Amino acid sequence: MHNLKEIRKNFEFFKKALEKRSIDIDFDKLKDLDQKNREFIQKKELLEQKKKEISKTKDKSLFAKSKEISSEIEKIDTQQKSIKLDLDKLLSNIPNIPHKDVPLGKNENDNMELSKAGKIPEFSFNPKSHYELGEKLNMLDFDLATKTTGSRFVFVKDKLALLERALSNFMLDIHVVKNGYEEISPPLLASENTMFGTGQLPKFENDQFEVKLDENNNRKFLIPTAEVILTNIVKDKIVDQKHLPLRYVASTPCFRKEAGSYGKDTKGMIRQHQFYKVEMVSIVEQEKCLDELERMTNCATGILDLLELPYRKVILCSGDMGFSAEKTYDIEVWLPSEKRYREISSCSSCSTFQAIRMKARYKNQKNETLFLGTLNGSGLAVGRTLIAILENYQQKDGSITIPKILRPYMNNLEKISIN
RNA sequence: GGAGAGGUGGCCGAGUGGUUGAAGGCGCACGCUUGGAAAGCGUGUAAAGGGGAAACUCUUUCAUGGGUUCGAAUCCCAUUCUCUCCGCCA
Repeated sequence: MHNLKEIRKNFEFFKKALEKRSIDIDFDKLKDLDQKNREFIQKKELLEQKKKEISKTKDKSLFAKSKEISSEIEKIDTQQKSIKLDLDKLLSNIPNIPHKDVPLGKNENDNMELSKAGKIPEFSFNPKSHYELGEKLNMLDFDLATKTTGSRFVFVKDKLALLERALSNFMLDIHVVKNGYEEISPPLLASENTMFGTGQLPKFENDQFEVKLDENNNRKFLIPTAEVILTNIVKDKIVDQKHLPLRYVASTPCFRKEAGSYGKDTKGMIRQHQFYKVEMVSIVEQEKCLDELERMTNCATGILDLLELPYRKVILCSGDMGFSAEKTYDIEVWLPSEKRYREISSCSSCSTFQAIRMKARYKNQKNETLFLGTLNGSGLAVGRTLIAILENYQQKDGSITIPKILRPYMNNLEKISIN
């Protein structure tokens, strides 16, 4: 969310910057509501001051007058509150402003490749897709998931279940020991307010799984990413600067409705309603956001380097970035069956956008209270890493060689083959 | 699920109707002291919103929302969260 004062000051800048995101926001309405809101506040404050003076005098002859003022205040207050509500609604639906480094563009086609790494494997045979491989091994079972649950779910079994678990453990170890993140095992449900804090609500409610916990109206949602719950650790807090940066990592299931992607990636486990992801979150001073973004992205690519998987780094264009992001790098891994790169990690700086929503602040050395910067990045999406290993490490006979670095996590197993 | 206790500033904690935005402590900042540090001493230190170029000033805020009152952190009601005991349970 943006600071209204800033918008007021740099009205044209905001208007222009948000045009880059190819969404339309009624800025004239915003301006109008803001102005009305302030007028009502001024009226109200004047009356409140009068009332206060009367009560200080303790003069009984003035008490009736004070009562009159009270009822007048109430009238104005009702109007002001309703205007404020509309204003907040409008404001909370405005996305973050793209950083000036971000390339201009409409959609994913305008994203820019920045670098490539790793060696793309060559096969003497036609490489199979991960779901062909997994089903043949009898270790990925989509039909079973359809029976017990429905589409876009999967049973991961046997050695692939072990691989999935190994991947989580391996990634967590690297991020904790080498990259300095604190490991968290968080709740998988988030309150409505928490979902608002990171920007999933109110605009993207359609993508969330809501869970009915009780009959009250305390809404709860399954987290679509651990970013939600990890970032909100600093919600409503004023952190001492000496505790910064805060870096958290968690491996959690993520739940998404994928409402807007009917017919997309329907085969295999590329796009599921539920998947594991190792997520990194950093909380930093606002001016350190971009440095931290580079660092975080390197933490993500570091995992791919260790797994010896080929990938490329992409910077998202203004039109393809997420709601809360000011700048985003996607890391895409090579999938031999598709002969192209697919997203396996996304690292974003959200500047103070989420912090303003969450009221997450810190005190600097001048004793000023400032909003924090928040960042999040996958390190990595476990499900898709599993896919990448299946496809890139497949052998002619359908067996899968296990990357060396993972073997200690898998009882020194070297190869997954049909039983 | 039953019974009780409680939610006050960055943190801890006092405060039961009238300059209380709120004692005291911790923390933090600055200064003095010191060869340097620690200790000690002194000063300062809430947030949000409005007005103002600024200095500054006004309003609101003691979990949240209502109510009583000229006036509420303080009294009443509802909601919510936390803690303790009992019950049930992985």
